[in-house]
Amino acid sequence: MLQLKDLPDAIVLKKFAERYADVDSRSVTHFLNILRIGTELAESLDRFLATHGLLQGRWWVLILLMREDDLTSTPSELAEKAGVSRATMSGLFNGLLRDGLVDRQEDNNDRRSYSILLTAAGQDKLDEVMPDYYPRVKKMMNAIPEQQREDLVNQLMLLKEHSSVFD
Amino acid sequence: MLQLKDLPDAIVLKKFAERYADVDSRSVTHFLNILRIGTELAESLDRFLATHGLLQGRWWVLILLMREDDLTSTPSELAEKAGVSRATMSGLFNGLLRDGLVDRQEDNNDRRSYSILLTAAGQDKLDEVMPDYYPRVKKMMNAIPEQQREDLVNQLMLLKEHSSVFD
DNA sequence: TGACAATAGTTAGCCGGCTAACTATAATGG
DNA sequence: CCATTATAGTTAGCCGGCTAACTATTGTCA
Repeated sequence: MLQLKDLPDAIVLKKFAERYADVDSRSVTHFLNILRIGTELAESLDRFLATHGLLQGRWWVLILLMREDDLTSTPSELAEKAGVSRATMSGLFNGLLRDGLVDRQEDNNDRRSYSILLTAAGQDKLDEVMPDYYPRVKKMMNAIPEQQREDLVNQLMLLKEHSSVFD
Repeated sequence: MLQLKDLPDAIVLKKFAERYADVDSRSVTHFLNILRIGTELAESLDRFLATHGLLQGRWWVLILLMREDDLTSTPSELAEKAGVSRATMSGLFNGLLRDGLVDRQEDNNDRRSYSILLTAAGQDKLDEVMPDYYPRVKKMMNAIPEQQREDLVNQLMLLKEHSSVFD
């Protein structure tokens, strides 16, 4: 996430380079551009989901449930797969339950636990969103030829592996 | 951005392709990977800033102030440049003011307004963080040769231009 | 078996986004 | 000159992240 709109230009970077050693203008510019563009792509997706009355968090929960053969999973499992804390998943579940997109099924073997089930309404919501989503992704990604896309992702992976420099 | 950890594999995508037409596995995979890696790079930066007791929002405010010759700007200007609402900037300002990193100067010509000033303590904080930040960025970006980095950013720009498919 | 540890989920409280509605002040123009 | 409009900033309330502390239940093992 990079909200910053006013990315540093050559003049600003030169000014900072006067005070701080080791300012490599190009690497800073490239880094910030990558973060900024990633943010903008994600914002486009968010706006798209919003037109269907969804936000990313809830949408992914529905998708994770649809992946399951019995359309069912537990809060803990969903939290891990969705990459959020169990506390956050509690909140997401309550919202989806209120909207009737998921339901709650008690676990008779473990009374601490329960299952979250994708309802027919939840499936309907996905059947509304997904056929709209996939063609758009395809269209956007087709802006770049297949092989170059592969290279692009591989180079981003390489950067990610080096992001340990921030540790 | 994209919190999802459990990205769809070929099996999942095949399953979804049975229900929905137009699922292009590779484009979906590439798209999600780009968002996911962007998120992880941003998280690395956040963790780094956290070791210096900062978060992105506040850090960028300090940097935007340091860019100004008089180390001064208004809440509205900062909000626009930082890419947040004026309401959010109110909150960021209050936090920074509490920590003594910025100060408030009334505007004698316009009593609705005031200026935010980077204090010596704020400058000290930047003098602590930036000499630690720049070399790390340089090191990370050096994972990819200059020319390929240029291409990488250009292709991301191309994707961004096509993100209007989500409108 | 009974104490302790581990696990599942929730709650409380913080943070930083947002919009909408508000106060105060300034600018405009009939 | 005064009414209207525009602008600057704050507040309130919502959202969805987080951690830490909590309840309830289950599992372990001496």
